[in-house]
Amino acid sequence: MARPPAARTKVLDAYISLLCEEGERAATMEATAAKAGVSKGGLLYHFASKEALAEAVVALSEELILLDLQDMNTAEEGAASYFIRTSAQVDTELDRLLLALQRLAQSGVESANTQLESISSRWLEALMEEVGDKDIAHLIMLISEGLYAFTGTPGTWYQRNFEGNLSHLLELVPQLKKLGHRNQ
Amino acid sequence: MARPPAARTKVLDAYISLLCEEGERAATMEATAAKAGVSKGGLLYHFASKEALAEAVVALSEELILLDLQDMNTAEEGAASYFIRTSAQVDTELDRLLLALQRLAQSGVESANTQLESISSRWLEALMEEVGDKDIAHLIMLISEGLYAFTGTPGTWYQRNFEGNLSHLLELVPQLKKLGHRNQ
DNA sequence: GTCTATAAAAAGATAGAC
DNA sequence: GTCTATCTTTTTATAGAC
Repeated sequence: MARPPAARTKVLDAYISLLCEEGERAATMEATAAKAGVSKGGLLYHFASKEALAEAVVALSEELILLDLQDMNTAEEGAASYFIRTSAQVDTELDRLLLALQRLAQSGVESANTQLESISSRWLEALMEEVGDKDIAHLIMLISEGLYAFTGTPGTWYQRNFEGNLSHLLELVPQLKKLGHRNQ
Repeated sequence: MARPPAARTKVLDAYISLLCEEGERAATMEATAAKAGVSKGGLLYHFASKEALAEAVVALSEELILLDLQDMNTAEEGAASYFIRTSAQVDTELDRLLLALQRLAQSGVESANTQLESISSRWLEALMEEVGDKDIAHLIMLISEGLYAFTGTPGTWYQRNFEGNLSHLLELVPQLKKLGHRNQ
């Protein structure tokens, strides 16, 4: 797969968009094909089954998470701040993939669930390396997951109530780290 | 509806269980009827359509959230601690309902999304009353949402990594509140 | 109130033309 | 590589017996 065909990429992207924006139930092969601008037959040439589409999402997420972990581990602001800040981003390729993975996992796709757990493990590992304290790493994982859950929702309640509050949250991070050192 | 028929209750409960344990896609009318031990026809007498089932979930969640808000506002440990502690509970009727609501919202059921936003607003209001500081209320909402997202997953990654860590988390709450007062 | 039988639509997948 | 046509299964919903 040196350079996947353009049509294949377009189909996969359409599938991910449908998963994120309308949910797993709406992400049918027919709807995906239509959104990608190909026929059902055309789609099935690249992805022989629905399962193949889901597996492609898992595989793509792995490519992107490897790049993200590199950035996280070398971020000047520190892994924790990087992690919280990027958890609130909704327009990145990685965040789309993570949301798609979550939708698949909740629909019973076992490999998506496994991949999400694997990703969480690697994040936790990177956080522990920076903050040392398990309780604080736990806290930061929860904050990130919360941000992720809220901003991943199509609704605007979160934006209405906490727009612009992210910078305040990030200012609290050094203080949270201090709490951890006090605990040790 | 002074006392809903037993069969109706059993059907609704089966639907909620399927939503939580196997996802929205698996929660078909046929599967729901089978799990409730009635026929499709029997189910359709109580719920004329799939939409009627979803609306019943929303209505039941409203009953339970009113009771929970009362408990939260009068909890001796304080609203924030109560809120975080109960967010990690997975076996209560309310938490099942909230998970079911989330699954419906993610499947495009608009009223479920509206209800979730309404619930978040009322929680935030109760938290603000106790902690005063918006950033800290924000932080606590995120922690709770994170707990909720992690523990609502059928997977065991969270349990493996953070089993027994909840008490440490709760011990941090007073310190978080202090951070808020420092900010004012 | 609950059942069986059945219709109507949607979804996943195959076959073969181009 | 992409399309149309078709088949099978699943899902939602209706009709009417009991």
